[in-house]
Amino acid sequence: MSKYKVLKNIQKHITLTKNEKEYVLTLFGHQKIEKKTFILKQGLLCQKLFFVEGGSLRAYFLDEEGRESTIMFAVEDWWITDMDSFVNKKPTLLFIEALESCDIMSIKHSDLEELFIKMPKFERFFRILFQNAYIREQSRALQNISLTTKERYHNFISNYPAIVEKVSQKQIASYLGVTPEFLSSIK
Amino acid sequence: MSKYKVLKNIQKHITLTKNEKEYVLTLFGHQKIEKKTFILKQGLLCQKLFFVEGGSLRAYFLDEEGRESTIMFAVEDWWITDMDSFVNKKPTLLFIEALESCDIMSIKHSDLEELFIKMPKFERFFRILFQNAYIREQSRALQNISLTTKERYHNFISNYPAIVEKVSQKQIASYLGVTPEFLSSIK
DNA sequence: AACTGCTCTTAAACTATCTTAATATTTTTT
DNA sequence: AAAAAATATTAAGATAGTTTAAGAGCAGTT
Repeated sequence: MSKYKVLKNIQKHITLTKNEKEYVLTLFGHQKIEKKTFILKQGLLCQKLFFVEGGSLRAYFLDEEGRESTIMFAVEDWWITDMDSFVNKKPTLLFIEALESCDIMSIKHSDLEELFIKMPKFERFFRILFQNAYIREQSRALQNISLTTKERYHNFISNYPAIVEKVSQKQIASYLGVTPEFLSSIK
Repeated sequence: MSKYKVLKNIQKHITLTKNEKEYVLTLFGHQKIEKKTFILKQGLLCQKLFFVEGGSLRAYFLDEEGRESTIMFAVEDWWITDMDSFVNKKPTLLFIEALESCDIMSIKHSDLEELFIKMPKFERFFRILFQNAYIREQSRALQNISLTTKERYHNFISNYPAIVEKVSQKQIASYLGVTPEFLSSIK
């Protein structure tokens, strides 16, 4: 029985033997980070895929005028990275910052490729992971273009109560794409 | 050498032997549909994943007030379905309509599952497909919350020139989440 | 050729959202 | 515990986007 939640997360979709679990863990690194530190900064190449064992993080875009747009939050048991930078090896536009102190597992791109080759069932695991991620993002895009800010705010707090507990209203506003002042006014 | 583009599309990411191609084709149906006909209607269960051999389609949400929000367009060589309905077997919110007469390949959910079991390399194919779809949708979500309508319009026409040729401005407006009148005014 | 329906454009009045700024409240640092 | 910094609220004036309506341009019928 491993102490790492990442193995349990993986076993939501595929099964692993004891030996397989041990092998998988050799490819992941474990890391603790402090609140307000970054695991990714705009301009760099995103080298790792992260899994949150504990704590919470936020991925956001910072534009020239200093405006932040939050792309995603990640709490315990979630995966996070800049997938476009990680997969396509292009400089990232994002910052990923710890909202509190975190326990993080991470895997390098080359080790993930090795995993796909040595254990093809991981193709299935990530197929399902990306399938769900795609469905969520498509739903977000639909809500962005079809609902009012008020409706989107209420959907957010009812869909992601675990996130709402950990983040500021300013950050929720930046996820919804409105100013904190406006979000405050519609409550 | 098959006449079906779907096999060439699949071979962008995995390789197939002659026998494998033949087997794959036994699981796909081929269908021609007329302009303005539907392959999916709001309220139904989405039973199939579609691939566009030729022609173009549009997936949109229609709300109670009669407003349309376009979720995606699909042109030749694209895959389209309501993934949430297809995967999670829930009633769809979407219509998918042919913008012109189309040649369509489709696979039922149970046959796709068979394909995953008999030919696990399809897990890899769809892992990559969903990975790219997720990256695109995340980028769309970021643009929706961080850019002006004018910027999003120009990004759209430069990113999807093949789509722009086939669709009306009204439909582009519904993809961007603004009224046709406003889109007309910013040009 | 006339009719119908649909798209596109323009404009005026209205509503949603932003900007700025001031104040209050909460959180973090010392 | 006090001081400093960040967040939240409120309000006034500005900008972005919608609504409604009317007319012009096209494509498909009849």
